[in-house]
Amino acid sequence: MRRYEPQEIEPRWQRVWADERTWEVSNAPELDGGSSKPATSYVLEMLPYPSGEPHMGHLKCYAIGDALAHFRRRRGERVLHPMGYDAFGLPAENHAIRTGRHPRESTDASIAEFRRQFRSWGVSIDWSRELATHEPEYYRWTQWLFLRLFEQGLAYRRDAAVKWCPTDETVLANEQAKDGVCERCGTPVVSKQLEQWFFRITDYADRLLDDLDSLDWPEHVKTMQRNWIGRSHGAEVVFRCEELGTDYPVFTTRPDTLFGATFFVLAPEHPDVLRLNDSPEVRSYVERAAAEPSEQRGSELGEKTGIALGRTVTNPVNGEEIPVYVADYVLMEYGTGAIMAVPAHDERDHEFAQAFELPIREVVRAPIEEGGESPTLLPYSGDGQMVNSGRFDGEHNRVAFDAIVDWLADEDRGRRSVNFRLRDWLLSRQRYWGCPIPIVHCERCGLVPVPDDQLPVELPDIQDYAPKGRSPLAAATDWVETTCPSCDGPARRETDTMDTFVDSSWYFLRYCDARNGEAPWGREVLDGWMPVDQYIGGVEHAILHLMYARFFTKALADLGLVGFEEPFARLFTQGMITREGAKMSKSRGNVISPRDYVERYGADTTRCYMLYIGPPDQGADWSDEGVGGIHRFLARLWRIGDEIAEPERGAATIDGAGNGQPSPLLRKAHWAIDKVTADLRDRFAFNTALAAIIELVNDAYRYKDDLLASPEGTVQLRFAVATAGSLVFPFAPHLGSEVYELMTGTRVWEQPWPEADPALLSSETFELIVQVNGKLRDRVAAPAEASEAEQERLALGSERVAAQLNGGQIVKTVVVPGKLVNFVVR
RNA sequence: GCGGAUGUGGCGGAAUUGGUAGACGCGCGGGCUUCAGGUGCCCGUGUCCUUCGGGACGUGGAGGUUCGAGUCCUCUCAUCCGCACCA
Repeated sequence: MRRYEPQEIEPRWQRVWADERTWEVSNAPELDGGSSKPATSYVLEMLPYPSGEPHMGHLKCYAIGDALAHFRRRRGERVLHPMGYDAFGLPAENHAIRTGRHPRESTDASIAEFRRQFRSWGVSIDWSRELATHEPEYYRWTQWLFLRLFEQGLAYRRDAAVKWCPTDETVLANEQAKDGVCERCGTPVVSKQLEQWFFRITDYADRLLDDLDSLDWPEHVKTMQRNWIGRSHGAEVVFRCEELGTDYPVFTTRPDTLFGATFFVLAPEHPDVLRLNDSPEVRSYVERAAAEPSEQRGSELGEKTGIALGRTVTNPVNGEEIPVYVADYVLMEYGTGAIMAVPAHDERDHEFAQAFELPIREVVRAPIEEGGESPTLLPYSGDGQMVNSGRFDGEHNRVAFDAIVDWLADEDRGRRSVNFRLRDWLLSRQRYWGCPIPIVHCERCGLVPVPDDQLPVELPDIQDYAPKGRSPLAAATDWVETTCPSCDGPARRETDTMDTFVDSSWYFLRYCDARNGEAPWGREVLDGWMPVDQYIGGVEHAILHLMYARFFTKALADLGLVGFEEPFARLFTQGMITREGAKMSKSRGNVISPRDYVERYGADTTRCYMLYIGPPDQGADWSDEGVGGIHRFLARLWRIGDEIAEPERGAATIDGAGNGQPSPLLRKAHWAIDKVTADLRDRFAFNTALAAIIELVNDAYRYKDDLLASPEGTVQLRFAVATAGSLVFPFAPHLGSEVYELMTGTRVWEQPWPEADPALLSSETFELIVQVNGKLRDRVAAPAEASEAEQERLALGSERVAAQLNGGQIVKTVVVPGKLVNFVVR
């Protein structure tokens, strides 16, 4: 008996696909024979960050994407399925510093390995569109796009308190400093005052939030983005300090509680703190708070600290003078850096009031629950009736909300206002391995953009790219010193580089027109492919990458460069692959490499197992025993194909209807077509699709000997095996091609996706379920066309039902046509 | 604390619309094939009881709706993920 040898089969098919450039698609589809334009489909997996070699997460992502790409192609769509590399970034540079090897070298080596492995996995990629973000042909356009945003004022420079990682010696985006530590290296971040480049993403906060409703994305990802943008509706209210003659606006979501404001708090970073009081105590408090980034502040929640400034401000609703404090629970980044404190209706203000023995005045009374008159437990943040609020007493607080804001607006002491949690995107990095910012600093002209025809500003080769607190590029004197494009005087280049998230915010656009040397893309080409029909990647990008790419797309739409507002119509987030119940990591020593499995079992087995392990949006634990099971299945399919192959390839007819009576196997084949099609079309149910194909192959073995006894049976058996090959092709493209060719002599990817014959999906009889009081008691054969009365009669004839009756009486009969009969017996 | 998700055999999971719980795979048990070595074929496998006909129980837990609930409702427990002084 011959053996299934993926090591021989897989490279053979890969060569065919490479030689014939099978998966390339053109941007200008030829209308074949005047037929209507075929539907297009853009299937995209998030581009990999090339570091070392691909891991299991990559394999999972591309196994999912490739299955969908193949399925859509064979259903007649023109599918764009490209690949590229997110090549700039900190890890490559840190690795380079450790090993002394230039980041370009290690990155290029890694890209070569990724490319080699993707080919060895048999992924159907259009390699003619391959790109890498560190190539000048790519980042030339990253710089070009930066300049368009700069012209619009969407890229700007400002002095800001920024998060700084002392280990990586660079500033970080808000989003890259989670829980007060650097996302990359885990070092606690510190606060620094520096001039930095920002993108004005906050201008797009409303649209980024509102347009989420139009997206077919997982609900939890949309929720995360909504929370991150954090839109709150409320009012800005002005409190005046008469002694200094200064107005202090605050943002509040609860203007209805204004009468309950009994003190006022400034953030330590608020510029007026020392103006109000510059005693040594206040100075030291402010300095201590400034050294700590906001994330680490008050880590023991509830322990409120602060200092009274010995000043008062006037509450605009009742003229009350209330004391002013400085306290670190108020953040400078949010709102105005100052708050009105309402201890009766805000938990944090309540804690502060208790610690400093400040008055607590209830102004919203909780409705009395039926059954008791419990006093309102403070702090209370719900709705209720206004009390202690002058002429608003007795009103519902929601009504008073509007009335108070309108009144303040008339008095010019306030207005309706909306606040966001989202901050502008800090994009500059004091690092070497990134896209240079195409700006020149001129003493006379200020910030001068590098003219488009001088792009790209190439990243120079330097010897020492280790971070030193300023960009390593600053040491490349020849490169830094230049002339001003505006006045021709001496000038210096910007030495910061861009955050890599800028590179990946538009790569999906470049794929559409990847070889365009005149522009980042042609707009009509883009509109033919975009938006991405199906985007696939990990949840770890739910906020950062996906938010930035959406911002870029909207900004480019406003510039008229693209004709759509959202880049990714449909998103799928894959779950993580674990090993022995834990995330794979070098320190745990539980890392397994796709390469080992591909070499040992073949790419088809590894890919199929990845999809068979469970629902792809959930995490799953890798098991070597499970891989063996899938390998056995593929080997069985190959072996039966090998055994029954027509010696003269192509001579076999595989007419699905077959000749003579349809065998149970023929029916099973059509059932499998129907099942796999639905699982792939309507949901990402690869595991159950594969289970259906396994059932088909198992049945092929079961009926093989019977069917081989007659020529008609042999044809039906070949059809079933060819169908298994055809259906398995999106998951195991090499084996699918091999088996299909053994059966038919043709290439499976050139064949349309099979269609189930409805006549073979139904049969003349079915198994009627017979229940007594909802419990299964018997199954009887019933004609498919049986009427309800007939079903009931058949069920009554069951001996087991009679035994169950046992003197009881049937009080009710429920008949579900084509399914079951249930007798209610008492 | 707030928000989201998930709980089904020894294990991964299936059950798509309220209608046969456990598809398919792993593991385990048995048989066959002179079969030596990661890889063949077939059968069995939720738990307990059984006079071997079958019966009782069973989807984290407790209630409820229904002829019928893994699926719907209420409460509750556990695990995982995200956010977290956002005024």
